[in-house]
Amino acid sequence: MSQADTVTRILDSAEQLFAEKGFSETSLRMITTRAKVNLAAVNYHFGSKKDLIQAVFARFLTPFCNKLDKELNALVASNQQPNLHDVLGVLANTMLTGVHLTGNANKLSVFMRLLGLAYTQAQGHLRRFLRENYNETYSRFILYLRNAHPELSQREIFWRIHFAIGACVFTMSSIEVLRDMAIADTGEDSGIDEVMRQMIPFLAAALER
Amino acid sequence: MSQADTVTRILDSAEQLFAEKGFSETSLRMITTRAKVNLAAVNYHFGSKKDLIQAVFARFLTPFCNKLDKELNALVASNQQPNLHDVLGVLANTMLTGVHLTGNANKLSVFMRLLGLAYTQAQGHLRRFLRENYNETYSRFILYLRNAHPELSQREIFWRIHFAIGACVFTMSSIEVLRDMAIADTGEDSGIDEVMRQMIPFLAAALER
DNA sequence: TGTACATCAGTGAACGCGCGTTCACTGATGTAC
DNA sequence: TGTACATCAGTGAACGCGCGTTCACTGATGTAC
Repeated sequence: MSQADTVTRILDSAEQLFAEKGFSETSLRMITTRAKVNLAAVNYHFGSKKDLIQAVFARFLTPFCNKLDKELNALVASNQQPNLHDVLGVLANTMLTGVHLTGNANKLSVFMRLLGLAYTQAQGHLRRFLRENYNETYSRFILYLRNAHPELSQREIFWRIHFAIGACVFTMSSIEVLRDMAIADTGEDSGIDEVMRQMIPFLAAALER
Repeated sequence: MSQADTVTRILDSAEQLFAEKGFSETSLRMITTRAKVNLAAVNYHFGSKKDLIQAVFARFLTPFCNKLDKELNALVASNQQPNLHDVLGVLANTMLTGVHLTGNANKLSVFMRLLGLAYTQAQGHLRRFLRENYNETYSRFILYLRNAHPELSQREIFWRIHFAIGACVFTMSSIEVLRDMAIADTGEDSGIDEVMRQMIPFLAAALER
């Protein structure tokens, strides 16, 4: 088994388990067992559990932000005054088409759950890591949103965006509980695609009000 | 020190620490140290950490649901066909006026964070406990919402409500991170009251669209 | 009124367990001469 | 071509630590006679 194999398998297992259980509820023994890899390999390749957490985020956020940057470049090249719909469209497109996570069917949901963890469970080290590495793209994105609605204050834009992120992140983080509740409530299951179809007009209405 | 003192102090400390750090990041030693109580007192009075978690939820959810039930009774007594605004108004009023949590200034934020944990960190036992004890009030509330918008399907109502809950719960759960980001972004702090003032029209727009 | 006993909140110290991390070691591969 | 050495991915076993829980015990209060 080559190094790439071992490193990749550790990252794959960690990504899935973190998304499923959170950071502190996932032990290195769970990760290495699922990855079929020796326990000590995590510390050998990554140094510590904290570094592994950062590596999991880096693996999907780095290509994601690169792609987002490129798409934003293309957008402003063709349209000097993109509106809210254009900017959000770029984000949605980057999220939906990017193959940034383990190649299983739940890519998008894992992506959102990890984002949710970054907000709600982030220990200081992860927060610092994300700010140092991805703050530039994030700020740029917020700037375009702000330019699209110059009549709104910076703070109004900021909070509207984060309310919207909250609805997405919470929904995806709790998707199993919510689907169970929906079945108990309505007698029918709702697929993830249906949930997303309902969410988009909800967010648009809230942002554009 | 009487029993009520010890039990109350454990619940107060546990409530604050759970809201701040989550369940598994909060140890019984942290709780008992903050409560100035012997470590073994938790197991003596509550039986286990799981039972303590349930007791924390019971202490604020039971009076909250009782109050909500009463207010819903009063609403339907005076108005056979309450609309969305009426029903949500009852909820907001019950949340804002209820003194269900430790008597400090962050009551509402602790309330929301605990709700968030119930969705995102709930181990099976907590989920079961909440369903067994509070499902009746919850279902009744959803029913009134549904009646207020008979043209929407059950599933549409369900998901819209939970997107809105998501925005609230996420915002309050991540409020420190978000306020820090807002300062970095806009140069100004946003008080919790301002955040809530922004959130209410956001949610109304999204629900009533 | 006094004594013996029961009850129960609270305690101090220890228990076993799973955790992240460390370390001496192996074995395969590449490199120098 | 053969030998000696270096490098490095990976391993097995152990480390110390903090965790939730347990247990024998204390001491105050109430109750029966």
